[in-house]
Amino acid sequence: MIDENISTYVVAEPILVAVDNVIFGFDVEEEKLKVLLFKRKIEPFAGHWSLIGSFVQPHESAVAASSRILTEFTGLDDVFLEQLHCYSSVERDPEDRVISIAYYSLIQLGNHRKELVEKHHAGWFAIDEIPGLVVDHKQMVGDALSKLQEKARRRPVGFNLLPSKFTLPQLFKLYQEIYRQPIDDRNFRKKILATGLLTKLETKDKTSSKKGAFHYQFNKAKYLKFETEGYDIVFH
Amino acid sequence: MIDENISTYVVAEPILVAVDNVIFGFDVEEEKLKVLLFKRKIEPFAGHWSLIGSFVQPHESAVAASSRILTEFTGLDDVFLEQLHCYSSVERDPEDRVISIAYYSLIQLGNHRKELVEKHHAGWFAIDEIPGLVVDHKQMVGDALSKLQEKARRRPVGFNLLPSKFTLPQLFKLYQEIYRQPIDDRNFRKKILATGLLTKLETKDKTSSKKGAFHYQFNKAKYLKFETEGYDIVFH
DNA sequence: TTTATAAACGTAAATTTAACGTTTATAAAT
DNA sequence: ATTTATAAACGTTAAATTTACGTTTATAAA
Repeated sequence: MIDENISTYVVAEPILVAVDNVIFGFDVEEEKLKVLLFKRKIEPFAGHWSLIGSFVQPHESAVAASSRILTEFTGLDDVFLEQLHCYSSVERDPEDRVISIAYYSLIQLGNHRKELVEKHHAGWFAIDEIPGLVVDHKQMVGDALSKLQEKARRRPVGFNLLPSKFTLPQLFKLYQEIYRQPIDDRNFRKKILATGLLTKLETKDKTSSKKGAFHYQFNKAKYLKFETEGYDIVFH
Repeated sequence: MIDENISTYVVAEPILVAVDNVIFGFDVEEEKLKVLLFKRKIEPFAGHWSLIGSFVQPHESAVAASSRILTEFTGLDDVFLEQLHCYSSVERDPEDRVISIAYYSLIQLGNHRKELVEKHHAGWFAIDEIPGLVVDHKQMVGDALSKLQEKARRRPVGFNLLPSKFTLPQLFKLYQEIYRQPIDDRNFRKKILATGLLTKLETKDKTSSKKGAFHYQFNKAKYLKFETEGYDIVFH
């Protein structure tokens, strides 16, 4: 099959298409942003750390493939999942020509099925302790973090990384981890409360202080209403 | 070939991979942001308007493919070209399974080779007068405009759409076209000059007023220096 | 009763944004 | 020669936001 719309000689030769998933989780105890990685069992790169990926199936969209492996490794569905970038350099895979469509996702660490992670020889790595990764996966992690930072600046995506009930100090530490820089806690508190998207609860979390920190919930319905109205928030 | 890293049965079946290009140009006379489209000569969708695309070749990256057809249709290289999104829904092409990696590019309309556009039965369409397009290409144009708006808010990409010497009224009208809303001209002028990225020339453009408007040039070297220093601009 | 500490609350200066009005240069009309 | 029309260029001020801090509170443990 030749594409006659193009004057230079062009062929339509199928290429292997994979997805890779940068799965972010926030460890509330350690106050660390982490990424799920797994140790490859098969060649190429058996024994090396890698993002979680799969080939896109003939009757499957890329996002469906990404979602499929996310569920397989975490037991979760209905998760924040967004396309990152398509990586297509010719030399990226030493064996075959494979392009990879990378996705990033935000999950609640407490909700995922840890036995699935173990079963797949996978593990969570703090964002500043990522080991060497196969091919361009390190690049993907870096790009995903940049994209997450950009996204978090304008959209309340942080809540996808926290349990449904969380405290302001937890939210604050999460944003510091995402932006990878210190934030003024008083200004952060004011700004995040000013959005009107948080519902304060009566209960407190006393695990990290004597005084205890009030629980909050993210008001997703209110946010969705704002979003349809073209509401413009800047979080940082 | 079966991917044993994944427990469910997964095959590695190659897929046709295309690129499609949303090529933006700014018509200084008409003060309109335009997109380059062409009328398909071959099936599927012969006779329908389409973005300019091609299959990714076996030894070619996606960005190289995008750049190749951009050059073929405009005669330009060394152009602003950025990945937009990879579209991969199963039903998007009625004949084969084809995924498409979309790119968007910004060119100087005055510099391109118009005879190439004619030769390919292509033409420039104002952003608000785009005809019906094949498959998901209308979606791509919309997504590209959103991305351009986002990009233009934080990076001085508008200059890629103007001749090297331009006037402030031209720049102002370009940004109004990109954002698709009226902007206060006095605030715009102040903000854009405050970046320090514009060099005022002695000469004037008298085509659109008696008084004439001073020519300016974009100081790219200064911008690149700023960018490496993590300089943060907001244009709108 | 005191102490230590995370959590919560508060304030004021500096900066930025938004919304306007005014002056200037010049060709064309009178 | 003078007036007129008009795009281009310049200027001002109030409101809103951001930044950079200091202070108070609740509570368990000493």
